Amino acid sequence: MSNENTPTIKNLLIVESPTKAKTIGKFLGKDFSVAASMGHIRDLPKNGKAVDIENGFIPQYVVPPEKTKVVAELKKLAQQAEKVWLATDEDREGEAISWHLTQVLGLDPETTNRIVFHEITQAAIQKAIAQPRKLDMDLVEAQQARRVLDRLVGFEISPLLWKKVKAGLSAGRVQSVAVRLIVEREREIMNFKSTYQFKVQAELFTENNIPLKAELKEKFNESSEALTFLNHCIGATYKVVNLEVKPGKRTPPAPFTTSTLQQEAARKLGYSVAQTMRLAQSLYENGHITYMRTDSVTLSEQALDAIAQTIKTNFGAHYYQHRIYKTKVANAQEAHEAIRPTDFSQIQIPGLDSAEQKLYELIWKRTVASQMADAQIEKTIATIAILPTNQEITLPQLVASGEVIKFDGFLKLYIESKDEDEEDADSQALPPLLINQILYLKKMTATQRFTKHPPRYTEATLVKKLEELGIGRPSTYAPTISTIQKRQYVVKESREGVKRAYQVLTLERDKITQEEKYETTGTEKNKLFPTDLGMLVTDFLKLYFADIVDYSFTAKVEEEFDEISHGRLKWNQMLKNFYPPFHQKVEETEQNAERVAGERILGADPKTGKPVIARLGKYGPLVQIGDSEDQDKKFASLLPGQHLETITLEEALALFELPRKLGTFEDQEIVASIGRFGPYIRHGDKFISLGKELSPYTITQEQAIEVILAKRKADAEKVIRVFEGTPFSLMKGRWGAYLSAEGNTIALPKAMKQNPETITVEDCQKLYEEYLASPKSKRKAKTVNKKEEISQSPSADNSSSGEAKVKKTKTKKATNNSSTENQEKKKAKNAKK
DNA sequence: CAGTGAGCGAGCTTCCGCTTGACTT
Repeated sequence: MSNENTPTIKNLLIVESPTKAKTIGKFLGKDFSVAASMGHIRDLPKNGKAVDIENGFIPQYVVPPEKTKVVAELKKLAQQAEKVWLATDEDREGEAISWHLTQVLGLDPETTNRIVFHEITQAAIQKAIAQPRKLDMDLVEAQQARRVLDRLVGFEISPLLWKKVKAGLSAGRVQSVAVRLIVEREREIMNFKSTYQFKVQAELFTENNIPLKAELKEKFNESSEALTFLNHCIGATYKVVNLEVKPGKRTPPAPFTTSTLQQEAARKLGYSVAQTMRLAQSLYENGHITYMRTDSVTLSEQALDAIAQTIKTNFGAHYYQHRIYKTKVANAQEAHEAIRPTDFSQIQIPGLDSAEQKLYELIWKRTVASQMADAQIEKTIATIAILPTNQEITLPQLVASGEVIKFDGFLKLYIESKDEDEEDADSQALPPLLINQILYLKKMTATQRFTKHPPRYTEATLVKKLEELGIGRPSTYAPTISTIQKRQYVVKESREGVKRAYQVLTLERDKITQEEKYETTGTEKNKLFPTDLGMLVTDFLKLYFADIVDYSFTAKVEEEFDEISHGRLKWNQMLKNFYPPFHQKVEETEQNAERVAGERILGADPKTGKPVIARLGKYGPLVQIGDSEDQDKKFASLLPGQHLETITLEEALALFELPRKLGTFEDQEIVASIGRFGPYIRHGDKFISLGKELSPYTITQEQAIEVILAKRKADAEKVIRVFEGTPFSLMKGRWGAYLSAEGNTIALPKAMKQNPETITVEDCQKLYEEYLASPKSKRKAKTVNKKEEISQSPSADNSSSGEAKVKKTKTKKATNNSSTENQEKKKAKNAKK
């Protein structure tokens, strides 16, 4: 019924991404109109009854409000079109999007053309259009099973957590396993016992004074053994007894997928996972790279040709080697290409900011290197005998290994970085050596080396692990990491290490010296730490839903989704098998599980004899002295790095030693404590936040004075101008100039912000008056109101805190009674059942 | 900003996967 004026469209082709639509539009002529669905267009309703469980798990779908506009647009286009082509991604989700499109646009799923391509090139698209197929309903149903399963799991377990742990929490097939990985790694670290060995290194040189380093094959457990060994080495002769030369090669890594890009950008550029994705999105939208959410390592023919050309012109033909990469990732769907530049002609792109440019360069190098020749390496291992003056003694041998790159190949362009758990042997170039050659000792050291605990996850190594387990998809890695932090299961933090002494024994010029050196150990930068909440929720889920948080749960259900997509299993049959036992467990847990607070009794307070208890409070982990019945119980929050399950009685008691008085400075007292916003020191009426380096429990008066002076200096540096004889000074802030008066900070109008030099005292006076009258000083008004309320209360004596306390104890009494009542009621309930 | 942590109880929270803007600060 289209209006005669509206031009009809011959062909409407629908893809998921608008950027893709634009590119494809250029490839196809005027006969084609290309539109984007912007991802899924329908979903289960956000709340309410989304799945009819009793009648075969039939899902109800709605167009979410943020999609109504796109859907309306597509409807309009579809009505005008003679023919519609569904060209969403070729994977489970893409097939489902196409099916939803048929439903919303009123198309016949039996006859509508469905086409797929894995690369956005003219040839690939024309080929796809020549070979349309029908919708694959088995694949659509596999997606539906995935969707419904995730909803059932997430929306049945999450409310249990609200009830048994804390409101607003969440659980799910992906996020709960991600948290579990971090929690279990932390427990490994807690249980890790560091041991040490003495490692011997020798610095030798040849007759011609060329130095080389060698290591002793054997390590010693105690310093006494190392000392004995070094003693035997005094005056010894060093002789090359064996030489082994082995050729080797290194091959380039595959082109980037989402996961490997995130990892490498974190290692080489220090980007967070979210940051990498933001930058890549921008590069993609501006046409510089292919799609950035992919699990495929494949390159298009066209890209391969361009890369070959690039290598041959820039490095020469002997640097080129054609390679085809295959994915090693479980559940890879490979709907797109690998992440690669769209144009290889330049590595610098004008108009990019420096962060984008760096990421682009990384992608460019990795992609080109993936088609370059192997690096040829020659590895030399020299065995060096130590011949002591006392010939009756035999000593272990030294080994010097060296590496020479004979042909650099892809290494000319790209070297992959390593994670901290992967050992990187330091390679040296060895001088030419001969068997029986004598070497001379400069120095030999035996150094005490401690074993390291397994590394904590970074965002990027967590993504790597999830991918290995087949959990999550390229489009969800970044959001998952953000969710588990938003729920406060996990925090991303840097923590200072501690100093540790280690022994070094040195033999030099026939003399042995022994010294103690210091190293910093345990320094962590941007690592994922579990919170107590994350640990308690993980323990809860492991106890009641072991199968769901099992590392192989996703892999198992993926096998069944595969069965569905091959037509060997009905989608709702799968759910019929899964759901009843799962739901039963949910109900049982709701009935039987205790509330989780992670409560531990640490012992008795030596001063009062009251019990000291650690548990999770409303605002986080705490310790309390005195049980719940105690009306004078005291509370203290745990410090960062402390955990409910490991805190000791001594540590807990130390938390109550606040606020600490640190004496006076310039006639005003200094106090250290912890407030709502973290640790601070107060000097007179001036508060200064303490950084992570200083703890209010250990800070000394001297350190506190340093902090005060440093703060004063920093404040002084911020001053642009002081109006003598007035309370006003102009300050330099993060966002420009601002006005400071009697402890108030006052924003400046834009014009003044830009030229603070022109401001007069009168301006200041006016601004300050406006400030005091404006609703911005509401906060002050609020505190005033509170005070008023208190003073108006009937038994008004002047001590407001005393009044508050009386009120508190009253309500406490009442609630204690009611809570015991409630408990009794509950018991009765359970008994009935 | 800087000394909370209980509990009453309405109405709310929550999953995974596919996509971008349209909004402040």
